[in-house]
Amino acid sequence: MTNNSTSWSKYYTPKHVAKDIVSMLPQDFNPTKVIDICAGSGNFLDAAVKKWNDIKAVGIDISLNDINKENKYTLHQMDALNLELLSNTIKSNSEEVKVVLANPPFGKLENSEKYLNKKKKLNSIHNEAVKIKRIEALMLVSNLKLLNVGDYFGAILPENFFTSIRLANFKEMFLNEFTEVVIGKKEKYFSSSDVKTRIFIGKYIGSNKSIKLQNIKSKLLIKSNYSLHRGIDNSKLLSAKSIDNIEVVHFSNFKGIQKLERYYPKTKGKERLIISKNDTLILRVGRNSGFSYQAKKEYINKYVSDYFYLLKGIKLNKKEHQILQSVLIKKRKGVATNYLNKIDIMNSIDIVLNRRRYLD
DNA sequence: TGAGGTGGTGCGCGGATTGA
DNA sequence: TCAATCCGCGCACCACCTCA
Repeated sequence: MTNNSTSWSKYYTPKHVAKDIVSMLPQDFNPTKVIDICAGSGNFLDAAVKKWNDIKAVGIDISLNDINKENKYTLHQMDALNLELLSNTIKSNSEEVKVVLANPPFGKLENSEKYLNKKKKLNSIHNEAVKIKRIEALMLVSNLKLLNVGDYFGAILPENFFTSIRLANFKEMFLNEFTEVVIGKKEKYFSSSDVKTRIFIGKYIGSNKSIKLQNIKSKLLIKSNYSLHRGIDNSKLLSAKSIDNIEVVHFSNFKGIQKLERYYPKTKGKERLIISKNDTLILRVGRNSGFSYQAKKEYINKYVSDYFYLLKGIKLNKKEHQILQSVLIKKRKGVATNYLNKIDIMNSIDIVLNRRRYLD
């Protein structure tokens, strides 16, 4: 869904996934129309037509180069993020029972504000989608626009939709529009990518309650007797050794083998990022994110890099390290790269500490 | 020689905080 | 008060390596 539409083609919905999603819809649901506004190669439409022979199929995409024109689908080449154009193209008809299917593009969307229609009364979920600048969020808003109460929506959504803090408010608003929600397991559906996704299915009910958006960051203010710090930004690390510099523990290897020589100037105010005895290093990002271990002797009095969160103020025993690690690994987030955020790590530490209190 | 596997990232963005 | 700086988030990643 860009000018360079071929770049998205590797993310076309695999046939078997389209079939799975269609088969996950209730057996007694018999739609008269299927719409896919990110039609791509048309696999969703094919799967729907195969299941419901008489269904009317409508496909929209910014490029219709890869869809089989021999099928008698109604096709529109257009930018589905343009809500006004979308509503003018797909007229709402209360007689129809619809299933709307989508494998939206994922990614950052610059200039998302251009999709706001300032003439109309501002729609809060649309505003939120524009604010977070994610193309999948705006595409979901476009999909919502097509739904009437009782219709079903099925989609492949990126993992961050379900786990990211930045998208949390949007997710809450979106889920509020549905009932009978089914969320699939985390899967890599696209062989050419590391991207992790989940299937979403829901029955549209429309939003009728106002949502109180939570200030998620306020959770960071939880008082505790430990402190957790992210290490020094990797891009600011120096390769050259000098008398004024302190060595930085900088690697991404769960065995704890220090591999990269990096340094950082001794800086007032950064003392919290210097490793002490009994501190715990938690790998923040990458395949090994979630691995944690007690600071080795050779790390002491060195800085810690951006690969880690440094846990200070409590000493964990071997068993507690194991528990912390297994909890952290389950909390990994990320579309294409695993990572952990501070809230997740703090929650995981709390689990370990609660266990300690219980045993005491 | 290229596809799939494995180990490892640099940095832009935007909100929060600092300090002039 | 507001510009500068800090800091946390998160990447439809990125760059090798291995092996058929």
